[in-house]
Amino acid sequence: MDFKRQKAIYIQIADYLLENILAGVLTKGDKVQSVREMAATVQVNPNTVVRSFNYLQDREIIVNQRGIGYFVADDALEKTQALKREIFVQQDLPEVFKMMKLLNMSFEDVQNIYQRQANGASATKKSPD
Amino acid sequence: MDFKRQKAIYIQIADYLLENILAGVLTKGDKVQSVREMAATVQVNPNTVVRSFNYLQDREIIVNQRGIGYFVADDALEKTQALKREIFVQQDLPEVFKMMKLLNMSFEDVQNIYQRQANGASATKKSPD
Amino acid sequence: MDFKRQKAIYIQIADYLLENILAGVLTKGDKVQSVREMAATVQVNPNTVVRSFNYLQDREIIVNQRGIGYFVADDALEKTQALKREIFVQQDLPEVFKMMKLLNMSFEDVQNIYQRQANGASATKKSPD
Amino acid sequence: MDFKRQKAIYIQIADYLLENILAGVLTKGDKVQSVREMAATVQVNPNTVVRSFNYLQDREIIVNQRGIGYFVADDALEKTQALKREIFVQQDLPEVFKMMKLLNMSFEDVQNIYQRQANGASATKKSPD
DNA sequence: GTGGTCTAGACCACC
DNA sequence: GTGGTCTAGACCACA
Repeated sequence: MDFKRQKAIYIQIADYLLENILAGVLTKGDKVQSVREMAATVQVNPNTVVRSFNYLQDREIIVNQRGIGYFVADDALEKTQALKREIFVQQDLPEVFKMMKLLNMSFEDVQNIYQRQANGASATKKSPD
Repeated sequence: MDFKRQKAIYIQIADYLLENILAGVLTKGDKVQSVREMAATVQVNPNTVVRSFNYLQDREIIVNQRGIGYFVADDALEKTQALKREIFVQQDLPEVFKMMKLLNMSFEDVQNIYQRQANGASATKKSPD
Repeated sequence: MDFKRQKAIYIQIADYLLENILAGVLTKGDKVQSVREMAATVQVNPNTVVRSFNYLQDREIIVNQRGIGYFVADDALEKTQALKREIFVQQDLPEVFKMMKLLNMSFEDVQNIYQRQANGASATKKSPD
Repeated sequence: MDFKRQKAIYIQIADYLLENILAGVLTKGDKVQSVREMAATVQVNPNTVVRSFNYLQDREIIVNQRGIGYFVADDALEKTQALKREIFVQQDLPEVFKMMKLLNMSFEDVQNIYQRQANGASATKKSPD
């Protein structure tokens, strides 16, 4: 797992788990990796993982069973969808629409970019003209 | 001007100017508000405004005429478009596509949200050519 | 039996037994549930129950008859009352008085809350002699 | 400031601030001690103070002005009262009522204890009979 | 084994 | 100056 410099690592770890929940990889009741395991997996200090887990526990996405570990909460999927969708629709999309307007781009343009990026996920470009 | 907690204030001020350039409100040769004026306008420490201006000057969007003030550079519009478009296409849009997939949203859904948000704000246009 | 997150589970189990002693449900000489039974009843690891019993045995509330099980000690009621009363008067009540003051609540307010909570649960009594 | 062993220090620091808010010592808009100041004052590691402040910020009791410090939120008093009152009425008081019943104590008894503790806050006892 | 907390010290971005 | 983050290492309570 490689981290971006701009975002806090503990947030990126939390987001990684949230994405796994959204994608159905983690479902309710599943045990989450232990703090030490996760720390070893992603190569960070255990304290940083603790912080991620606290972050998710505060939001009731995961729950702690004392002495045993963390587990995905029953309504984690719903909570996560609500959380992410809220941010996406209320914050991210308005920004996008604004940029589209400022850059004079249409939905068609955006869809074309999507097509281009979908093909050759690793390749950077594909000349359409 | 109300600032978002997540982004540095000096970046938000710079973005505000960049958007004005993209929108044609500020065009080449225009004088930019003085540091003190701007600081008073947006209610921040003048040092923060200085930082914004340095940021834009580094990218040659604005230029300093010593003792007079900052002015919008001749090719500011082109530079700004290139800068913003790069970030938008290479960083922002991929994130958006990813979120759409995770949230099971189609382009159609996004367009509907756009329509809904357009009512209530200023009307917008999109022309692909 | 549902456990609170804030208190150690083994303490909560011990408290449960102590309350039964105070309420007269368990009296001197009574046999206490076996570790395995208790563990099955309250859905915890047997080790946790062992810990509860050790806790009570240390305080001479219950005694172990090897190979047979645990039994309520002869002076369990007195010991329990002394123990609980000490904690209640010296630690719990001062906290309560402090909170009442900070929240601007009078004894009358508290009694009203008591009345309200009494309806809906089991009826209680209070006799000062 | 002397800390109790049972509760996490960062919680005790947070509670200390909450009590000051309830008591009117800290009111909306007041600047909170900086992390480093507070750490020096209460003799703990700055990280521990950071944790306290995060805890309070999550609950919107204090707000951060970037690069300047933390300030008491506008509705801090209301939030704090709601928070503390909820816990007191829903969790603490029921426990108290339960203990009173188990220990056969009346409200009159409790009020007597209050009187005794009120006189001679430092002295431990005052023989009433 | 599990997580929870605390310390010490460092580096960074921001105002 | 401010807070935010991360690391390293330690100790503890709990199951």
